[in-house]
Amino acid sequence: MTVAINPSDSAFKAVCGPFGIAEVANSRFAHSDASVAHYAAGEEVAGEGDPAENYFMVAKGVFRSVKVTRDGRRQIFAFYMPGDMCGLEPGPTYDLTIEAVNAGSIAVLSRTACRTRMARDPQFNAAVFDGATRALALSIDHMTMVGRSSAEERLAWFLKMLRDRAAIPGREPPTVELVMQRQDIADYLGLTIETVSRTFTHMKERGFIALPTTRRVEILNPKALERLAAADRDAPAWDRRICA
Amino acid sequence: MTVAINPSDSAFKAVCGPFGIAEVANSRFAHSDASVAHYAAGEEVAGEGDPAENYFMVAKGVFRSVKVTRDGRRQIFAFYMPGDMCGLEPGPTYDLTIEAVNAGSIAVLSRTACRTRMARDPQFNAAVFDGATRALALSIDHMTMVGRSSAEERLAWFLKMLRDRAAIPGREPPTVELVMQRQDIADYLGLTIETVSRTFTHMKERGFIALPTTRRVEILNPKALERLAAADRDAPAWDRRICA
DNA sequence: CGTGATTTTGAGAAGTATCAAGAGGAGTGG
DNA sequence: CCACTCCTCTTGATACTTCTCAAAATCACG
Repeated sequence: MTVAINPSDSAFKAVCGPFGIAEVANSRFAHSDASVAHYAAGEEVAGEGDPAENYFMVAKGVFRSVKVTRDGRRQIFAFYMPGDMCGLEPGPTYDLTIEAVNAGSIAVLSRTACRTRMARDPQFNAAVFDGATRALALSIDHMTMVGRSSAEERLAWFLKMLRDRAAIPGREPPTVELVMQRQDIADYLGLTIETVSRTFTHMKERGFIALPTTRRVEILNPKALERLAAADRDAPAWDRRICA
Repeated sequence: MTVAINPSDSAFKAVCGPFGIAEVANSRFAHSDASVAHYAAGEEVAGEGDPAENYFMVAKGVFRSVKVTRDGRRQIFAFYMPGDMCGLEPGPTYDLTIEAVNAGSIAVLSRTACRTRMARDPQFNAAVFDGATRALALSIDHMTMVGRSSAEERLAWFLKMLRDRAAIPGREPPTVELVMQRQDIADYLGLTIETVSRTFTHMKERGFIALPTTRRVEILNPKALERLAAADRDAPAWDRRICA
């Protein structure tokens, strides 16, 4: 379901997220160029192989980009939170399927309109370009992690990312909501669901975290988690400042 | 070592690579905006943490982007061949170290000049933007592979990529030169050097490949290799057509 | 309060890493 | 041209992590 964009819309305002892409959202689009679409959990925004007609920017909720292979292996490439851009495929079709993890809404930016606009508006262009290169930076970290870390390090890294980007505000101990299910976490980290589960248990036993519910994690020992997560990394890409 | 760019230079012409980024290279730059630098094997083009002042485009040879972690783990993010762009970091500093794998040369494009130019020249902008999104597409495949495949599948995927992008022309059976050493392959595929070596041996024993020298691979059974490489994938990103 | 989906736990198998040693190649100097 | 050395690559034995298969426990929801 799609509605025309309206600059006073709260969903639209959420687009002006924490990542300096405000320019994109603040721009006034012609009605045909941009709109906001709402999705229920699990719904598909764009499918792998579909003609890549639009770029997207998350307004509300969490989205994921997925690649499912012929033999059923599944890799989640990224979780997108408000302010994040996705669908920046170079080819004529999407490389990834984009789906809603939970109920949310996403700004749909017509690709051709974006291109035209990028050609005319340097600010806008820089913002979209930063979206693309930022995705690249995230993917660098993601890959280093997937390629070189133990299960525990991967999960610690994941929890740290969630805490930095989406901690429930004003909570002590710091708490994050796991919007996605275990299978999603596993497919994001390149592990099996059983290993993810076991690793959660192990962290709980060691007193690093508490799991009041399966979908809620309290970070009891942030330093320990950080040490694990940073074992092979320094400043993570999601909080490195963007510059032009 | 750096020399001013010259459109009749053969190294410069090589930049107009097979990937539709010709526009970038064909553009006439002011002397201060672009130049070509030559590097010996192993030399560093840009270091992780250095101020990100330039974009690069490979003119000749092979380059690699590397991330080495505190505790010595090493991940190679990409190998860049003539026509490929690198250094597209969003932040104020490079996230990756860029090094020459063998002797080669690379076009250095001043970042600020690029930005200015991108603002004025839509063609140029589209080309650079495609460079960034194309890198993203490659990284999607790379990650799916690293996260979800066996050692044999990874190596098959790697060999297929080399064959598609850099096979020695007019050879039967199709032959590729391994410019990089085993450690580089291991760090690219997220494996250890021993596993890479064993997997080469195993493929040799099965008659899929021959290794006339350690650095040269003859692909005796392309179909078998392809089946392995494609076990979890379809058209690989490096030959998906780019469109605007 | 069932019923199906998700998550956890368990036992065993498989694949890759690790540690250690040996073989092969390239370059240097006698 | 050969011997020596260094470096890369290969091979071997073993250990460890993670995966796989199976079942039990928990959760979500009508």
